[in-house]
Amino acid sequence: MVVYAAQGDARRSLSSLWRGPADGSKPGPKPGLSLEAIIDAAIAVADEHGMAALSMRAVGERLGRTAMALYTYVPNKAELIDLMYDKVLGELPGDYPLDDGWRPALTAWARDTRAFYLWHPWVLQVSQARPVLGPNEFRMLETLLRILKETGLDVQVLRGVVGAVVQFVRGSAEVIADARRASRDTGVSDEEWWYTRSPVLEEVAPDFATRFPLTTWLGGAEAPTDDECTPYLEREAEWNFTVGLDVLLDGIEATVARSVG
Amino acid sequence: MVVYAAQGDARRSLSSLWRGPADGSKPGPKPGLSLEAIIDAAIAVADEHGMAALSMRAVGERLGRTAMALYTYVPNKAELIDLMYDKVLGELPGDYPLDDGWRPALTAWARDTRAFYLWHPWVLQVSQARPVLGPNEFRMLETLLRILKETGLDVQVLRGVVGAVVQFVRGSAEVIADARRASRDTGVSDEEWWYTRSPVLEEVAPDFATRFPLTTWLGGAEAPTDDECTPYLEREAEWNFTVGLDVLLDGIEATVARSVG
DNA sequence: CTGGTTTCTTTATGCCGTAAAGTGCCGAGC
DNA sequence: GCTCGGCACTTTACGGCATAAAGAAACCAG
Repeated sequence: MVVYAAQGDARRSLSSLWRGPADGSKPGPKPGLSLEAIIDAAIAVADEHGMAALSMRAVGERLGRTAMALYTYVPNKAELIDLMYDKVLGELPGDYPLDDGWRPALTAWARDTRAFYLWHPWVLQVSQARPVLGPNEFRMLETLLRILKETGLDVQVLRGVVGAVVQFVRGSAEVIADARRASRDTGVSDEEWWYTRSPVLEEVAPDFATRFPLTTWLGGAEAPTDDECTPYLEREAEWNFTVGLDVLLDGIEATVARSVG
Repeated sequence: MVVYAAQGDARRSLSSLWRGPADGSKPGPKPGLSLEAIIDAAIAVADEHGMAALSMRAVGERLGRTAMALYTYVPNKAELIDLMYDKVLGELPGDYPLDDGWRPALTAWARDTRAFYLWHPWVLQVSQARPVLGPNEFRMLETLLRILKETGLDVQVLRGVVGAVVQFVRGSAEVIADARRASRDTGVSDEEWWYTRSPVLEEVAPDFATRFPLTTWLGGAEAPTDDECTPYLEREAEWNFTVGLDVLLDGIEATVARSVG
């Protein structure tokens, strides 16, 4: 038999997310778990071992239960992920002072959000397709809108700007998150990885420099930095983020100027 | 026994990607398959049924073989994906006229690249962590650099700009790809999805409009369009892409202007 | 005390990647 | 021309995954 996911499921999902009042006393044994505890355990698993290690078994084990015990509280894994996602978004700051205008506020927002993604990199692997519609997701959007409203841009344009900013921050974080994950999963650092591949590449593609002159040119330049500790790739990503963000903000400023003048 | 993935593996990967000369005559039965055929079959599976459906069994079946037959040609699934990735990148245009300057060329590049991602959405699910180092990946970068070099920007700044542009295009495509995937996997269109959730959301969060006034404000505005056929979400994504790209290009222009003046 | 509901466990199904071992083909060396 | 060994490919098997189905035990309302 096929159960069509519809009204019933949407109601269950949304009231889980917005945590309606708990039911009164019921028959049956006292619940040893709670939705909250399960979400926290799942977040802990994902934080510590990554999204790939997030299995119903792993979460159950962390709570001293079997995987199947979770299905009393949560209809399936996808919905558990939605709940994790919305809960963890609650860690984001909710307010940015606008005393010096939108630009410093937006810069701070971008930096904080990127840092958040790097703290919980699994969040980047949650599908962006259909918003989870949880309170913290809306709170995040509201925070960003409060800053961008200050630009005075038209609603339609603002939509596009929101998208561009979010995509930029997400993408920048994703590159680093992917790199860290690769280095953890394989046990090979980025430097080691490159030093074993680079000579082989030269050997297998001897005409590289003439075929790809600009790539060679770009590859020769290192990102400037005064920090020698953090690995090469992350220094570079940091620099790219700073430059890219400035370019993007310049673009917003230009758009604002044009829409006014 | 543990085999450390190092020199040997890197050499095999890279020479697969750059397709060194085939070996001479060998003992044993004639190969019924080829690396090329396997990569094509895998791409076909991913194009038709998505990355989630790409299994060694599925690829083997499409070629009339078992899953294990593939392991003669490819060491594992991850490397097959790398090969698919680099091969499919070959479909991207390699040259853009710069007669009218970099801006129209970059706009065309962004549109083509986004269209490419939507044609092969599984490409977006290939980790960005460590580049595959295949010829077509470099070709793609070279194409973008040829356009951006025209701005005359400093190498260091150019790095950041490349990142910002790539992230923006990727992210924009990802939103649509995710939406299409969700709608195919669940059999529920975006419109249906929203119409079942929207009333429940109002019910479960009755104070929504006062808690999230700006979100409500933004949600009220629809993206302008003259096209009534494509679904709502895609029309909106299209609009956001256009606006966002213009903002980003304005930013690059401003950066160029500043670096000159 | 009992019946029905609920929590949680057990068991089972059908996917996945891939290790290991087996089968038959075929070119190179005698 | 025969055999030996490497090669293409299949079969089988293992441990992992999400989750359906059914069972065991705890507990409240009557």
